[in-house]
Amino acid sequence: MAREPLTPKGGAKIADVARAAGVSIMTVSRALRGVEGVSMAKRDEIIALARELRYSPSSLAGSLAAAHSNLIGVSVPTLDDAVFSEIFETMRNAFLRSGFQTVFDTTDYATHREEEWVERMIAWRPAGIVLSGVDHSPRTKRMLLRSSIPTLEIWSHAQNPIDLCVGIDHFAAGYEMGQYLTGLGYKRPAYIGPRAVYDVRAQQRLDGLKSAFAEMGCTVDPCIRMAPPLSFEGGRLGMQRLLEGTLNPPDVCCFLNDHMAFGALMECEARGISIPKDMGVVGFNGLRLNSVLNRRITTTATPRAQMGERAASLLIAKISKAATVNTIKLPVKIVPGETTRDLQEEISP
Amino acid sequence: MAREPLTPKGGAKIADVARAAGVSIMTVSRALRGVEGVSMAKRDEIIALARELRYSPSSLAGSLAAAHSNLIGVSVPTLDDAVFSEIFETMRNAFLRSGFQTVFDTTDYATHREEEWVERMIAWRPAGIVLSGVDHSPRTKRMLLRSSIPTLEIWSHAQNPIDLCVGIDHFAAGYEMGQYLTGLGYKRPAYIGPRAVYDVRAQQRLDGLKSAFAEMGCTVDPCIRMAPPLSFEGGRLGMQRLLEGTLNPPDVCCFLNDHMAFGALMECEARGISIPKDMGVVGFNGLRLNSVLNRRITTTATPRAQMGERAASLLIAKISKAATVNTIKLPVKIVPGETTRDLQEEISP
DNA sequence: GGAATTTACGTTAGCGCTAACGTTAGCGCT
DNA sequence: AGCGCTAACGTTAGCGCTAACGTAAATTCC
Repeated sequence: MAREPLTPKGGAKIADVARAAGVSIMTVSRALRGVEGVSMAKRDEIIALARELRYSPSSLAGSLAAAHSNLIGVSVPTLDDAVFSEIFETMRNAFLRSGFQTVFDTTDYATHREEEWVERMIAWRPAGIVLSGVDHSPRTKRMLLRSSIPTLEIWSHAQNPIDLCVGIDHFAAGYEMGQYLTGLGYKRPAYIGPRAVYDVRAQQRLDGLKSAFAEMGCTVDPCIRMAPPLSFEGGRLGMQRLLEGTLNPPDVCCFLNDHMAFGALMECEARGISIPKDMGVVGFNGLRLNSVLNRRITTTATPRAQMGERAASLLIAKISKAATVNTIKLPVKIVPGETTRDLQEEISP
Repeated sequence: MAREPLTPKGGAKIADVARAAGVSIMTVSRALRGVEGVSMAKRDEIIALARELRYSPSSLAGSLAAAHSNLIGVSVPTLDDAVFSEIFETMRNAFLRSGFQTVFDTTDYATHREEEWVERMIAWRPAGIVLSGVDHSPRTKRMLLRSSIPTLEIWSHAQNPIDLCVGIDHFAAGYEMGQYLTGLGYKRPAYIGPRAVYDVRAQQRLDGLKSAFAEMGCTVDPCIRMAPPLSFEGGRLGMQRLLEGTLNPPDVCCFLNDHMAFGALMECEARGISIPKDMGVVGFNGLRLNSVLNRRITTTATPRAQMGERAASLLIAKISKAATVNTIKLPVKIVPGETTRDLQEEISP
């Protein structure tokens, strides 16, 4: 391949600006970066000249020479789930405000994809890296640790994170919901969600749920494990399977998320099963969808925006070597809905 | 700031691998990149050695020296809308298969944010750039044009794109829906969507819709313009405004998207308004949500996955200077639902 | 069997920029 | 005048890597 200069159409380099301004390239570099050591007059002149010459700085060369970049890599399992798009959006804004550029990818819950992404990302020498969840391949952890790049795990709370961690305690969230449901008198819970290996956080919540029910001598059964995509259709399909697989349906059914719970509601509606009279339905996350339903799903609200905000602050603090803590655990909140018993009694006179 | 080497913890450089292997750095470079000119035996030896030394190549240095990077920048207005997350996901996968790394950002439908992003992106000298929609600031266009970076506009079909374009004809989509609705006998349509400046594509669809109705002597009125977020709640709120603002409700109401239409359905249900008997409800996009509803929304299905796939192929072709066309227009499909008249007659005997 | 290739390397010269450390002029102070 | 000090520059030496062009040996070809 012919070697053409990297700057498009042989565009202006810093040296061209320097020549035009009659100063050294260092003065131009300082002026354009806003670094002190240039008189105001010269600075403005250089900036105007650079614009005139349509000079576009090369982040490639700049980062290489400066030995650091302003990139922050963020990986999330999927964008399908509104949870991650909300967290991501908050973080991205926070990073931008601090002058960092976010580079982003999805991993489809596959640790090997995450591993490949981390490897590619490290090659760009980012200022920081954000991973979702706390289940990563050993090699991912090793690479990150050795790289000495500030790393933050978000969404789950980890006891011993790679570096930093901001998240919720999924076991506790499941446990709290379990207590709430047993408090309402439910005794035969079912669960519809993903396979354990697929989504470790979901499994932790299920474990918490089981634990709470176990204290009342109840087991969560059946636990139906679905293949992705775990959204509306998955919930509807799961409910179909549940109802067709048993003569003795549960008194409450918990789902991976609100979307699945909604799909299940539709299936129940079609079959003439009355919610919550015949069965309770419980989601997770407290998504937007819920706020427009005429019969709201009982769910657990997760502090997604707050999580993104806190995570960004913490990572930035670490990058500037000012971090005071390593982990932040955020609380979740049970949101009573109209798909479990209690409120039903209140609203039907 | 002290100047530490960029490679983390003074990690191995290509020279270290070369020294260990007893070859020149060029041989290492060739071996690791899979470029020919290295014997199989030596290649394997070098790769093993690099792994042993935990050598991590610097994309910064590599791209700078090679005068091109494997980055592709993608910007979408929002991730809130499943439309864009689907398109993005397909493209990302396609790019990855061809060895490109996707860098991504959201612009919140703000052209100035897009402009800033393009400027930052160009500084990284990416192999290609993907923008959503065809409404960009003059400066954005100028920068892109001058940069000579292959640029692709996705989602809308443009008559004269900056460079490449893959999308649907939004005016035609609106027009087709208009014809479909007039064919069903609707005469007093309303519309609930965003402000025109906010989302140009939506405005084009509305124009198409108006045009079709105009042919039958009907006007689309009222047109209710909402502020974001234009999702479930927006639809519900819009329907509230519509119903409270008139004594003579429309016979059919079209929405920006399926989510809004769904929110409106909930509002109607709460008010005892029967859909489609009292009013038709029409969405746009054919999202997943629709497939689980017991009464499906009439909508227009957009070929999102196909769009992402075709867009990626076209951009890659252009990058390797093998592009044969500049624009691809994809068809949309009206999806009859149960929220407009026709099917209702079929299903109720 | 000797010239013409081909294969497998090595050497050289940067890519475009910045950290670190000069250098110079100007200023206040004694 | 002579000293220290600072603001405003310039010079030097890379950052870590690759394109392009060597060069020597192995192979091919008529």
